[in-house]
Amino acid sequence: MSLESLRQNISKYAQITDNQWQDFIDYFSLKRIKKKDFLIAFGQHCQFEAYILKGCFRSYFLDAHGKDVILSFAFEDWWQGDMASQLNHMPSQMNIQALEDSEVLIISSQDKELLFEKHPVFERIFRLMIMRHLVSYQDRLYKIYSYSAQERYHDLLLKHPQVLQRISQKHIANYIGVTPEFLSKMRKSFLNLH
Amino acid sequence: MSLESLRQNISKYAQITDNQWQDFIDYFSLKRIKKKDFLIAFGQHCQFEAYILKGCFRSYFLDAHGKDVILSFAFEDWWQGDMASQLNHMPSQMNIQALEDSEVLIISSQDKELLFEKHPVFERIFRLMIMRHLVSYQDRLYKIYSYSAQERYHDLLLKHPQVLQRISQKHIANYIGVTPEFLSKMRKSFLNLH
DNA sequence: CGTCTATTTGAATGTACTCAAAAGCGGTGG
DNA sequence: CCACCGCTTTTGAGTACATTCAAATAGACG
Repeated sequence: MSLESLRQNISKYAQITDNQWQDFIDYFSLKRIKKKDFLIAFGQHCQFEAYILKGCFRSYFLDAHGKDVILSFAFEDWWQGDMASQLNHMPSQMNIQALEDSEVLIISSQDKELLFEKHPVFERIFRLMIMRHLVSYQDRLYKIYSYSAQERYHDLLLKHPQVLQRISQKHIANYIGVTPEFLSKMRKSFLNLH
Repeated sequence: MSLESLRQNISKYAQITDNQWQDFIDYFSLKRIKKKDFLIAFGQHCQFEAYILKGCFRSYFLDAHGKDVILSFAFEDWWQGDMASQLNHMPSQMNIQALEDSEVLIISSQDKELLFEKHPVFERIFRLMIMRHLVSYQDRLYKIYSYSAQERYHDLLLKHPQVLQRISQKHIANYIGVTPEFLSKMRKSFLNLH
C-alpha cells in the first residue's frame, strides 16, 4: 500500500483537488508497529485515526473475567481508531494490537479538526467512512443473531479469505464468538463431510 | 418532545446560529405513523433520517428463515434511518416499525446534502451523531459476546427502564438474543431468587 | 364476547462450553 | 542447526445454557 492507495481510498467518498490532498497528507505521519505491540492500549489517552499501509491489527476489549472480545480485524487499506475515546475525550477502553510487523499513517484528532475547518470536504469523507463502519457493525450484529457458528465461520472465510492465511484460529474463533476448541471441532467435521 | 428538544439534541454536537437553525428545520416535515405501520419497509427506496417526537420504533432485518432480528429500539429524542440504504443508494433491507402511534420529523437524504452544502456545521453534527451510533453498536456487540442472557437483560433494564414499560417481552427477548420462552423462564427464576 | 396474539410452563434436545491432556508448531538461544 | 520452551491446535468426556415443540393460560383489541 502507498500514498496513492490512500488517495484512492478517500476519493471513493468525494472528489478532492491536488491542493486539498497535499494539505491532507501533511497532517499524517508514519508509524511502525512491531508484531504484538499496540497501536492503542487500554487507559492511554491517544486519540487519532490510523490508515494501514502494511500489516494487520485486531481491536478488542477485555471483559469482566479478563478475556478478549475482538471487535474487528483490519488489514492494508483499512482504517482503525477508537471512536468512543475520540467522542468522549476519555482514555481508551480498547486495545488495538498489531498481529504482524505493521506500518500505519496517523492523523491526530486535533489535526483532523483543523483539516475539517480548512477543507470541509474531509468532514464529509470521514462522515461517509464512519457510516460504512456503522453498516458493517450492523451486519456483524445481524449475523451473530441469525447465523450459526458454522455459518459465521464460512461467511468470514468467504468475505475475507486473507483472514484464514494471516490470523490464528484462536483469534478467528474469538471473532466469530466461539471457543478455539469448538472452532477446531467445526473445522474437523466440515473436512469429514467434504 | 418538541422542536426545542430537537434543537437541544443537535446543539450537543456543535453550536448553531438562529439562522442555521431556521434553515435546518425548514427541510423537515412532520409524519405521523400508526402503531404497527412502517417508517421504512423492506424493498422501499425511501432515504431519509427521522427524529422521533413521539412514540417508539423497532428496526429489524428478516433472516433466511423469515424470523425478525431486531437491531434497535428508538424512543422520543432519538434518530432512526437506514444507513446502508443511504450509503449504497439501494432499496432498504431493513424494516422500521412503529410500536406505538408515533410522530417523527423527517429530512430526506437529498435535502440533507443541500443542507450540508449550505451549512457545513450540520455535516459535523451528523458525523458526530453517527459516531455515537457506531459506539453504541460496538457496545452492543461487546455485550453479546461477553454477557450472559441474564446480564444482557438486566443491563437493558438498567440503561433503558422505559423498554420494560413500552416494549413487549417478545421483542425484548429478540433484542437480547434469546427466545421469548427463555426470557419468560429467566424472569421467573429471577423473581424466585428475590 | 370471541378471537388472536403474547406469555408461561414442561419435557426433550442440541449447540457450544469447560476442563484436561496430548500433539503440533514456531521462535530463540546455545 | 537443532533442541527446547511456550503457545496454539486438536481431541475427548462431561456439562450447561438455551432451544424447540407442544400445550395451557393470560391479555389485548375489535
